[in-house]
Amino acid sequence: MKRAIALVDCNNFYVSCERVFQPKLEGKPVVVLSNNDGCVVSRSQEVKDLGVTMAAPWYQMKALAKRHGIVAFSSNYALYADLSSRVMSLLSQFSPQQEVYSIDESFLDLSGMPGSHAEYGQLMRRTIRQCVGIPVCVGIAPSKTLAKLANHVAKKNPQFNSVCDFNSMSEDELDALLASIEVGEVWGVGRRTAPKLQEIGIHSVLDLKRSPPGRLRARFSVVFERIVSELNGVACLELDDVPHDKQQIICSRSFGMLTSSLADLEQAAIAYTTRAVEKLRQQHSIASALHIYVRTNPHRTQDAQHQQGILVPLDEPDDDTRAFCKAALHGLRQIYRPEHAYQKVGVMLADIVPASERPRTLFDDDAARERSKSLMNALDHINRRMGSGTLRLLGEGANQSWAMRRESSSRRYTTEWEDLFICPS
DNA sequence: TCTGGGGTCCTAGGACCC
DNA sequence: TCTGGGGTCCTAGGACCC
Repeated sequence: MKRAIALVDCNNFYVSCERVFQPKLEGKPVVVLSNNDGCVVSRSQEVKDLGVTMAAPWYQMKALAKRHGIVAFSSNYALYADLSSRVMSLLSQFSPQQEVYSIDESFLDLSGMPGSHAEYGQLMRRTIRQCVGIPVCVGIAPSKTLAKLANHVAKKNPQFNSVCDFNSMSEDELDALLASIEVGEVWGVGRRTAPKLQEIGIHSVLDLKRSPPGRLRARFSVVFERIVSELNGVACLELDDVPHDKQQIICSRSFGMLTSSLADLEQAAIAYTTRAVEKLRQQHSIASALHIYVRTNPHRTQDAQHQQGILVPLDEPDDDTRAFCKAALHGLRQIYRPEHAYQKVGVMLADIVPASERPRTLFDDDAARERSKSLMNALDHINRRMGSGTLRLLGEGANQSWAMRRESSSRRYTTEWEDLFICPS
């Protein structure tokens, strides 16, 4: 029996989320910007057609935007995350095996399902469009890497009507199609490797499919052996239907303005550490080290640059925000140089293990451990109930002058009562 | 003036051990 | 002339993804 893996991918996801609540933007050029309104991270088809690339700096395209009436939104992750979970939950009803791969993509195992898989894909499309309002494309193939390509084909070629099933094609038909796609479109072949492949005569996906895996492995890495197998229809990547615990948890952000103030950096460090440790507790893990780093703006070449990080080990693996904040401040004071204007501070939790594997030591203070646990539980409970950041450490600061800019955010239509969408009648 | 954030995997090289 | 060899662990950095 041939495996059938479907990849369902939302079209221009963030832009599509905004359009759900502002349908008048259908057919208009729309972008969604990254934090600080820095880069373009989601583009409508109209904007792609204008030649705007992914991650283009927004300030550089203000003139183009004005000329074509491009509508720009700041990122509204509360909205995107909520619509994503609705899409994923609907999709879960179409297969017993689902891997939620990212905020806007999901793999589904359709192996052994009777009937036309392409028609089944159309049903998924209609359902999601009708229930959530988001347009999606579906690619179906015997491996994940091919399913990704099938999805690409479905998006680019209107004659497929947004669903492309490689399994329903003959070998020759498929190879002809693969010969027409550039090798850089393959999942795992990035902008660095694509030119190197072209140097050795591999231009199309078909070229890559027919390459001797051993040669690629020697030149690049084992990853390529796997990619070639996957292109030949041999599934090497299993469907991961249980989400793994994160092995590292990062929280970092650029400031709304450059700052040389240690007080600002300390506030940000505490705020980001607090967020990271919340995520750590959410997955019921503990960590025993914190890496903190600072960075000046690398684009300002006229400024003296400083980029440094430091790993601060904890006395013992922990999940108490206070222990990590102490470590973060300790690390920050060692790497901070007052003569620089910093753009960013970030923290990363490392050496993460499940809380159930906490080692027992001779010096365990069980009472203190219990107090810490109760405090963190109360903190998380209140913040979940009353909104993130309701209760926080004083060190985060009340007036966060370094906080990021978000000048044109839409409302949190689906997750906040005061932002609820009321249909104009 | 203004250039994102959060993750994973792989490799190379050094330290260390026997 | 000629300076062991193999294994493991850790870290930094690159590449990639969304």
